[in-house]
Amino acid sequence: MPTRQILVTSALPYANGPIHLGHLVEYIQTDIWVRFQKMQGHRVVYVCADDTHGTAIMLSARHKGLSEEQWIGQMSQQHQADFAGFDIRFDRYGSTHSEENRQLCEQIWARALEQDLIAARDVQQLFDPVENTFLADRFVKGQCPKCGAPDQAGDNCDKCGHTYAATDLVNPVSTLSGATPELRSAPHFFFQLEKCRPVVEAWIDRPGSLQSETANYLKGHFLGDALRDWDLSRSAPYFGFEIPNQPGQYWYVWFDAPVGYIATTLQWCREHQQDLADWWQNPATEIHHFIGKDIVYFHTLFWPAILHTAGYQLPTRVHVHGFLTVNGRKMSKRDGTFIRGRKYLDHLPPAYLRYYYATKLGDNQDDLDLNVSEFVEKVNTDLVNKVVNLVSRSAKFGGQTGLSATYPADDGRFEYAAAQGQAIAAAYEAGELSKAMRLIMELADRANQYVEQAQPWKLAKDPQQATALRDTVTVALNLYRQIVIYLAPVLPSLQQQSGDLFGQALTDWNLAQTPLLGQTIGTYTHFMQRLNLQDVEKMIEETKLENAAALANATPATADATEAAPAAATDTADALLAEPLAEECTIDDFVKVDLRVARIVSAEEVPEARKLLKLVVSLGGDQTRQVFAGIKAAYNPEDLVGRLVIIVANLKPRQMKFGLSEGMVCAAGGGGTEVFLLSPDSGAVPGQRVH
RNA sequence: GGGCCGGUAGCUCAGUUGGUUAGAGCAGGGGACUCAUAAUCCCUUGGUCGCGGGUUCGAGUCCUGCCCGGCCUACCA
Repeated sequence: MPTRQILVTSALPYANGPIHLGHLVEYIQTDIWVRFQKMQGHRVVYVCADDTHGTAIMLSARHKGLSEEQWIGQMSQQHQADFAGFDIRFDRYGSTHSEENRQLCEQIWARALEQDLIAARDVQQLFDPVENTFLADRFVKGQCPKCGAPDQAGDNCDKCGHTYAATDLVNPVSTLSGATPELRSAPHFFFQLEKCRPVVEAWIDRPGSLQSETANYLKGHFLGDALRDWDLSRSAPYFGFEIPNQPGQYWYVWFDAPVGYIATTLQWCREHQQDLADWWQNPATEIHHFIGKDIVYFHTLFWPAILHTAGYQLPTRVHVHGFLTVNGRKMSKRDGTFIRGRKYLDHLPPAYLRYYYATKLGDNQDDLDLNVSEFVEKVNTDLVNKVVNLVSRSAKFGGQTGLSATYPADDGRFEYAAAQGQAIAAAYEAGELSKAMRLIMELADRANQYVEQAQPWKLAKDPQQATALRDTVTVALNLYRQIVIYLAPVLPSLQQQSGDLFGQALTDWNLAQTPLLGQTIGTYTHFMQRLNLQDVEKMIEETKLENAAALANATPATADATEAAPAAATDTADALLAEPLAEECTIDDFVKVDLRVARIVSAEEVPEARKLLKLVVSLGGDQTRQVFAGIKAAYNPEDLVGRLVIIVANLKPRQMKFGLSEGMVCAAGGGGTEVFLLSPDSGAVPGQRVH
């Protein structure tokens, strides 16, 4: 097979949080594919980088009392240490906050301008006269223009769901200064994607670019209508690159993030005296992106359009994977299943996770479930009992006898496994890792059968049989060696250990075609330990405790060393930052809202509604109200009956799809499962007003 | 409400362009062995292929309706 030139990327992790087991699905999947391709002898460059721009990074840095550069510097170090811990080996790991990236963004921007793909439109935007800056939606609060709910963000109302422009807010307030914003016009820049439709459509239709479900998704959701312009600019304050000649205007993070793929390749090229054009403007170079299904939109519509505009090659294939679930459920802080990579590494070897993911991954976007007991079982059964057992049961004899000078008769077993190398390689190539693992385990079964039948332990007892023993060991160890070679993309640690034992680096796929002969065998010590369910449970339990502590806003006693600069033992500012204080109001304003103690007399699910419970609350006497509350994800109906809550009793009734809602139940929290009902101290009775 | 994907043995999944009695691994049951990390090997129980129609000589595989799950999107909070 001719040598291919392949550029591979994983999605850039956002420099605002640690790597967790969900991220690692992608990096492990990509790393396996890359290692496989390298073992084939192809020229492969695997790049990744931290995605460092955007409002969230700015806020985090501010919260930590650091500059953005300091903050993203810390995160980058953590990320790289975690990736290294999982044996994920990038050829270059960069940052979108690099000079190379800025220059490439400028070049690409210039090309887009030349081709008349950028539309400048003045957008009416709120301006903070105190801070002297335009306000992004998230820095404005005000009353919803539709339902009048206070404290709503600049893009949509979380009370009635109405979407609007920030300029539509009633009584808007800047959350930066508290000032009343002025309406000013600001220039915004839009990428006119529709003009690139032919290129994008052709690319999507080309067999190989995408998995069919991705192509279907794009056709169903976007290609049916005119492709909308994409707002590529953001006004200050924004952590990112300022647009040339447009002071105060920055590129939206999703513009410069994928350019980071190219910028990081450029850094690699400079480091290795290579030509960037050979990798990004060479039709013979394959470009493979590995991403999660959440960012398909950016990588399959805008990105090809931008690449085409800038004169770069379009991706050969975008490999989309699904999300990680743990024990069948979404990862959750409450369940302790939001496990950081570092936490995993504190407890368990990376090889186990790499292998487990491999057994679960195919070329599809299905979600992948990390089932803890299955994880333990697969690792023990497949890796320890089958694969490592082979070397474990043969190496002692092998150390005594060495390997025979010619390969003994083995009923065609070595030949069979050598031939299977093709099918296994095809599975790796296609991203069908689970299939590859199945095929390899079949070889391990066959090899164990051989040992069983050859009975080396009996031969070892008879000095007359020394040659037969050596031959048997030669077969067993060579069958093992083939398996290790095939597993090497997944288990580089085993590849290394076994290579040392054999005195031969097992870095080339084709080594599996030829037996190793006449070699002495090193001393074997266990390559892998069996895994206990308790070890995994302990990791989850620790995570749960830490998360619970974090959720309670106390600094956990077991605070993790990798967690950057934990605050003092006080509540964090996260909640306030997420939802800044509303405009000052008077006591007269407050008394307009009649808050009452109420008892929940019945609670039932609204089957058709995703978030709602239907509550009937009593205000005492025969006064009851029907209230719909968006707390389905956080509370079981049966747990609510009888409890006292605080309701807004004089809220104008609202006709909802499922019935009339005659009030509102007070709760704190960010929504979803993070909802915390207010309840009065004991002694309060239904009907009492809250003053 | 619309879209995409999935629903095959207790669990995780294979089932190639429709073709004979539907497969694997693990788990379960029985036996053998003792070199090996209570590992290995042999035998074995177990499935109305989500449900109903249809096309066909023949359907897990194609068409259609419905049910269930995941995700996306809209709406509703």
